[in-house]
Amino acid sequence: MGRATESEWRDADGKALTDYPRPSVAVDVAVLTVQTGRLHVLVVGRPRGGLALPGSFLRPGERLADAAERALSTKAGLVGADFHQLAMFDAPDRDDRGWVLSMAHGATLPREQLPSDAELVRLDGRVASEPLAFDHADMVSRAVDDLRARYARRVDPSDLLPDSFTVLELRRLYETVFDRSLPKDSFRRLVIDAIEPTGRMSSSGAGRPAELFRRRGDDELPAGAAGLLTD
Amino acid sequence: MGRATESEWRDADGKALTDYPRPSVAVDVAVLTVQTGRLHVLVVGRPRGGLALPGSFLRPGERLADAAERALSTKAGLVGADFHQLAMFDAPDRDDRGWVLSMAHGATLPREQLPSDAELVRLDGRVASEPLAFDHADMVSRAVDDLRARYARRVDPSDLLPDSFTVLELRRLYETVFDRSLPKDSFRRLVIDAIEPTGRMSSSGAGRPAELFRRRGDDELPAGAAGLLTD
DNA sequence: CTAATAGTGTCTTTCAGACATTATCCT
DNA sequence: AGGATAATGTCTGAAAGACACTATTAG
Repeated sequence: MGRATESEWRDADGKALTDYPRPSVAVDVAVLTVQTGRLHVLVVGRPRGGLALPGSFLRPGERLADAAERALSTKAGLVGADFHQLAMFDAPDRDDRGWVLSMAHGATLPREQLPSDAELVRLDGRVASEPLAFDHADMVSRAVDDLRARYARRVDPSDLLPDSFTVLELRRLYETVFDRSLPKDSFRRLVIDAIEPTGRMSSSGAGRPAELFRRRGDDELPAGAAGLLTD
Repeated sequence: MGRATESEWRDADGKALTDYPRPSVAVDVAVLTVQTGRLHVLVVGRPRGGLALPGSFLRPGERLADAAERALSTKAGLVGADFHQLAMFDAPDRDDRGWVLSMAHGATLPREQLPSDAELVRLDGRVASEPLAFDHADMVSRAVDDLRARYARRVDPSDLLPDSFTVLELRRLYETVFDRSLPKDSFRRLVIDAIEPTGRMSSSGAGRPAELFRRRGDDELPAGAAGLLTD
């Protein structure tokens, strides 16, 4: 809806549409991270027990992404995540406090940027390994779908890896995100043109040192990458 | 947000969160169709001139998809479209009547199911060829993205073609949706295993009659299809 | 017959996938 | 040297893309 004349404010009965009761609008955020080679989602304990995604009500004039950021900083001390809208959950009875719509958001952060005492729930594939309150489990699955779609298009767009990384580290990350093993050489050929050598070498333990690469912000993965990854 | 204790209804100042002013929530719908080999979007004229997507305010207890359907039946006499959430447009100043969030939806219908006097705006690629009110042009582009993503996964999931169709008709449809020409033989090989022969033949004018196929609801296109189509 | 369109066979190139080989570190 | 891991080269099979060829209709 854009701007409109007064007439558009009234329905067929002449009732002003803004006189109808309005819903409360909330945001919930599924913060995904990688720990010990598995995807995890950040949750918060609920007062009466049980687990839920961090969330908040939208305040007057606030944007959804700002409410999501505020929810994360208030409930988990996090800043600097980038949020992606997933879907609006709108079942009228989803919240017994009344009519509350919730915009689900996905965000992704490396484990180090989460508080060390953050409560994490492991994911098996795209589903949480523990029950979450209400429709939050669906939100988590949607967040994984979104994460995979973004990682199929670009190389580590959410900076889960540090600035420089080896191809092996990148492949392990992708195996975690897509929950499948990826062939070493095909994967290298897939990504090699979308990353940039730093010239430096990794000084990990034994064996030949691996070359360190950095992301190349602009470059997209080839269009057929989705096939390789999601096959 | 799920159910919560009373404490979660109050913010740090003890103010009840439901006492905050709430936004109006609207839905807008980008109905896409194919006419003369081009994508078009259904628009409605605005009282003071200009074009906009059909939309409506959300009524108490109503679901977003129901509001979208109501908007379409009221403003364009349409029923039976399936709606897909695209994104919530939430700029606080996007509507000068006040604080109005709008959930953009995409829908797709064959031209025959639209009123013959429906106002259609042609698309050039993913952008409308005429200016639309406010953020509605962005909504249209998102609708095209969504349409392409769905058509890359399944064969004509929105039933733009009739129950039975030839491979040529299907290819012309895909060329329209993806706005690029597709090789005749590669396209046939891509889709042939995801459609079902009816045994009947098309009796179009000259030349060898083409076999008629039908959709096979369950079957997905191969994962690499996105590469072929969006290359 | 010719014109027109549908459908298939074939060749080349590309690339995934598997495997082997070489390269470069460590102890 | 020997072990370990990185990186690359090679082969095969599958599939895209281009092209030509065959098949089947109308007139």
